[in-house]
Amino acid sequence: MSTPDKNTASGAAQTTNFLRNIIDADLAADKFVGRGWAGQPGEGSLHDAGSADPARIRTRFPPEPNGYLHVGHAKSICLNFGLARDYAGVCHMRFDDTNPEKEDTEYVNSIIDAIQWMGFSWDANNTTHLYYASNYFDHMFHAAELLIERGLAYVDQQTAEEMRANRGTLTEAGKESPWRNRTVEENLRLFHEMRDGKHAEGTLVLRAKVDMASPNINMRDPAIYRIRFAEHHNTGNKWCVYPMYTFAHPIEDALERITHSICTLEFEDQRPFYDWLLAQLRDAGMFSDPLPHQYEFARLNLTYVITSKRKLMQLVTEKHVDGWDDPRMPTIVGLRRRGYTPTAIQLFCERIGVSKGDTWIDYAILENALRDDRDDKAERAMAVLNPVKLKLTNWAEIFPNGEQADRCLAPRHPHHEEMGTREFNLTPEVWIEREDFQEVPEKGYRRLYPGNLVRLKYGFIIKCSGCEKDAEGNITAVLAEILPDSKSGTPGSDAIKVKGVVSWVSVPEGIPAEIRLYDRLFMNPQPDAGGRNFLESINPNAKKIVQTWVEPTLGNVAAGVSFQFERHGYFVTDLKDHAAGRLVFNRTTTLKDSWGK
RNA sequence: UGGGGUAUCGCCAAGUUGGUAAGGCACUGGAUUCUGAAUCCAGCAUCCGAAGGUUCGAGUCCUUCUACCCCUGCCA
Repeated sequence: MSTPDKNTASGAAQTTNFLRNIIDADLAADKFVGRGWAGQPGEGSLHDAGSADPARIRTRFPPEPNGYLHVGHAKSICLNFGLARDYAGVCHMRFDDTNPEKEDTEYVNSIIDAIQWMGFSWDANNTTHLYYASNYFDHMFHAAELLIERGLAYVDQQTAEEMRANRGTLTEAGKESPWRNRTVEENLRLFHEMRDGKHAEGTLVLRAKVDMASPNINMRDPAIYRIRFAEHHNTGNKWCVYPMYTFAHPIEDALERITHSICTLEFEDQRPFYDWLLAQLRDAGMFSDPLPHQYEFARLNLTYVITSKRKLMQLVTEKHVDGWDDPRMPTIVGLRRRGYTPTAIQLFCERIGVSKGDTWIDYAILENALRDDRDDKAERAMAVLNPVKLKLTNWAEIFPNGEQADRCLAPRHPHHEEMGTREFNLTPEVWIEREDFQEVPEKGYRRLYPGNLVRLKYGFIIKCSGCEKDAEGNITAVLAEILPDSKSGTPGSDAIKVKGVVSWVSVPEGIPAEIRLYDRLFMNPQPDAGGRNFLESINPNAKKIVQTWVEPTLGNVAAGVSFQFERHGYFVTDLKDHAAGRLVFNRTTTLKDSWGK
């Protein structure tokens, strides 16, 4: 048996991964001992003058505020905040907002909400580690000047097309720009003019001077500053030059004294420039050792799910779904509205692990994480999804005094007595699932069919006697007789063993409810595989709405509360549309079913 | 021969300096069950992309090969 670990959502010992191994080795080598922290982001001298960093490691989650977070980001969030938590470190929340044309405050707020909802915090050691790359623009501009002064950057005035043509190809070296060898003075003058708005967008760009013949295209004098006359969500119109990711990100990490800068695989080729830049700026006196290091892991691929920002945006704008928080969407807000819990999402992230392999995770892992979380915690209730009436034909014989209701007691959770009980009445007519009756039973069927005994959960054992049909032959009611002395909880009620148990809702006492039956949004494991348009993979049955009945104890449930509808699955009251007097439940996921299907 | 990565059970994923394949999910039996759920017990890779080689011994070292992913934005 493994030792329970309170740090994991599963309570199980956690599998290690290559990042943990790296951190273990770094820590064992005392790599960060004596590392200063100024209490806020800053340049090397500031940190060196500060006290020893109380955080053993520093990671960061650096989204660009240009869209909503999705399940793929959840993996990164769990990774970065999880490592910081497990290693007594800190994870910085940082908005990587260096492109004013794409970013917006609306996204900033939604991202903050999503991460806090997931249960993570960037408050530590009396500091709120919430940062914006845009607050570092002065430092970045200064860094660019340092590069220029050291002959490591130049202002290029080639057109974008010329730059592309001279960059070379994957197999051919690039050509050096004719403007590559301007003097430091001219570069400085031009760069300042760029900042001062004296040049039009696209006319000048600042480039790092590295190696146009490098086999790594990212080292062929990457552009690091461009002119953009755009209003920035944070800095307004203060700037008209903005740093590129390539240049900005390493500086952001260094200013924040990040120890482990974790990103996805597609940035692997960028690491040489990351190291080059920081080494240059360290040599120029801007930063000091230990410098941050970049490590890359494989992004999440989830079957039946799409995580491309562009495609998610398309689903919303073309109204294939009802918004970013549609329960069919893999966004954090969508998952939340669907009924996924922070614990379930964290458990999912623990189970999928972290590696550098480009792999696909089964959608079922996500569903099972939710089931494993909710099974132990969600209160039980009964609901009927596809109702047909069941008439208890001998009611009057069982209740000769004319009672029209028989009180039933049910636990809120079968394994947690402390959660209490619920009460409702059995009545002569109840709603049951249409699927719980078969006039001619298929092999192995143990529910209602003529002559079979079944228990009405928390009520009596009944014996099916047949059904009623309309003129077209459709079944309009199922008929059954109550077996005396079989009431749940009474002495001798288990004298007769039955294999089938049927859930039900009283016809007169059931409460009307809208239940939204959600399924996976796409029909193909890889919606856009083989060049297929992902829209063609959309599952038209991913949302089905039924108007039906739920047990009367659910009358005053708040929004956002999840239940297990017994024998059906996990459901949650809708965050937007559920209200007193208008019950709306979303199906999060079904229960496992080793028989039907 | 552009560069950078990855290949371990159906799906993920651990595998210290080479010492004789963790775990999770799935699945299969059995027990249990007033949810065909959950729970419990048991089973589940003589084999680590392929082929050679080194070694007493290789998933771990060497050689060659194969497959797949990423890179030619003044996006991130």
